[in-house]
Parts: sequence; structure tokens; C-alpha cells
Amino acid sequence: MERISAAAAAAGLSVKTARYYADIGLVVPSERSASGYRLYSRSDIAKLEFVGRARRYSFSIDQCRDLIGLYDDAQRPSAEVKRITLEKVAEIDAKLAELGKLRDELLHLAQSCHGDSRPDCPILGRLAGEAGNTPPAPCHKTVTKRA
Amino acid sequence: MERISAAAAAAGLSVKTARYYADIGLVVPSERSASGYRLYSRSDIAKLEFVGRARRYSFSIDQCRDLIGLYDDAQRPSAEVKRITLEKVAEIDAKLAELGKLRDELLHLAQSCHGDSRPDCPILGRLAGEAGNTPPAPCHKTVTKRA
DNA sequence: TATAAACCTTCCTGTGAGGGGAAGGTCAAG
DNA sequence: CTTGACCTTCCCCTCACAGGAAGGTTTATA
Repeated sequence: MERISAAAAAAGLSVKTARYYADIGLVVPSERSASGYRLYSRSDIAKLEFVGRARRYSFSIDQCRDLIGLYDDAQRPSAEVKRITLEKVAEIDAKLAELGKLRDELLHLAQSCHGDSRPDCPILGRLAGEAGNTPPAPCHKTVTKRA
Repeated sequence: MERISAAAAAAGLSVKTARYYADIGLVVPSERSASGYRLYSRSDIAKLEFVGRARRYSFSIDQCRDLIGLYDDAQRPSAEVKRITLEKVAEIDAKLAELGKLRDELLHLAQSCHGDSRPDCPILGRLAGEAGNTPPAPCHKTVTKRA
């Protein structure tokens, strides 16, 4: 039975985060000491680690709740876990598409700006609603290399 | 001089959003009616549109504040605007890299899961901290086509 | 044994960018 | 004169915590 700072450290989380997870009922330590200290069992700490990892994989707290439920349920069908994971992948894909489009448009704007000390600036012109020549066609063949 | 709902509609924003921008001093309507109604001039509405567009380009409110300042300043050097824009592009690139890595790892996990009704699931195993075979190498050559 | 340091507790506030809704004032049409 | 569509301010909610205050507990040291 570890106290909160040891448990959080073991799971790679901050004390604040561990306390928060306890408050919202995500990972509730199985015991309290006589003086009211939260006491984390080995299994509690494993759950903290689990959630920490899932959060780093960008699962939301609600999704973590689902995953912990499945993790706790020895009878869970793996299909459910796979479904949630693929859902997350789709989410990320949508975000990637949106951000990629944004990036391309902004870069296009920046490239069309001479960027000197003259006040004339096509970026502001565009933001101000000027027509601009051809709204950067969704040319997503050239993807900037990531990492 | 338009009242807030007409102004917001013209700029493609919600009334709440327009009011918020006024509250935080981002786009303050130039007049108030005798009864206290916010009254937006043509130029105020243009600024609302400007900010709306910049927000859609994922500029933060603070960045919008900078951009509006430059937009208002007829003497601004376009270099400053270009700098902010390229800064934003770099920000987005970082986000894209991070999300791309996440996506690849999650997809790798999902693909290694048979996804049937059996309880055995490598995704949960991995989240629970099992070693797993080779943490998905940062193979960023195959990027999912966006859009 | 006294005390200081290092823990722990609960409670409150703040973040970004607004959304939802209550209570109440204003304005045009019927 | 009343209805309904506007408008105002005010306050609480979101998400996933972080920061800090006030006060209790435990442990190490002088």
C-alpha cells in the first residue's frame, strides 16, 4: 500500500492527476489510512499506469473509463476494445485531415507574402476577405514529412 | 449600425461569440444605443469577419489580437504578419507529427488484435504495460491520405 | 522530546473559448 | 395593450487538470 505521491510517481503521473482520477471515480484507491491518506494497492497503481498510458495515447477520460471497464472485465470481448481503438484512429485521421488543410492554406498565404517592411500584405488581405487567387486547391498529394 | 444578432450573422458567428469578443476587448462595437444595445458599424462587422476567419484558421484569440492590431495599423510591416503565420504553420506541423505518431501506434495495436468475442486482447495487454513486440517503429513513410 | 521538513487532506480559483439559460429591459407589429 | 422577438447582465458548465491556501500527519533529526 503506497501513499499518493509514491503511487503517482510509480505511474508517471502528478499527485494532482492521481487525486483527480480518484475524485472523478476513475481510479479510486482501495483503502484509506486511519488519518485519511489514500492508500494505493499494487493493482490500483497498475490501473493508474494503464490510464496514464491511455491518456498519452490521447484517449479521453471517458474513453479511459470504458477501457478500464473492459480491462477489469475478464470476460470482455476483444472486439469492443478494437472498436474503441479504431474509433480513436478515425478521430485522429479527421483531425489530421483538417490540420493538414489548414497548414497548406497558411503556408500558401505566407509564401505569397513578400514579408518585408512594406505595409502591403496579402495574408491580411485574405483574412479581411479579399478574393485572392484560387483558394489553395485541396492538393493533398504533397504531405510534409512528419517527425 | 447593426444590432448584435445581425452583425454576428453577417460575420458567421454566434451572438454569444460576438458578445464574448466585445467583453474581452477583441472586437468592441463602436457604439451603444440609448437603451444599451451594442451597435456594430460596417467596419466592426468586417473585424468580426476577420477574426472569425482567423479563428477558423486556428489562430488563438491572442494571435487574433495581434493580427487585428496589424490589420488596424496601416503602417504595419508585412514581415510581422508573415512571422506570425509561419509560427502558426510550425505549430501545426508539430501537432501533425505528434498525432501522426499516435495514429500509427494505435493502428498497429488495432491490427494486432483479432477483435472477436474472446477476452484475449493485445491492445489492453499493451495498455497494461506488456512488452509487446517492437514498439511500432517511427515508420512515417506511409502517411494516410488526408481529405 | 521538541521541532522542522516533508507529507497528506479538502477547498477554491483559473485555464480557452465560448455555450446554456435565468431574470429582466426594449422595440415593432397586430 | 399585449405578444413575441430582440437585447442586457449575471452566473454556472465544459475538459483535464495546475496552483495555492489552510490545516492535519508522519518522519527524521538535534
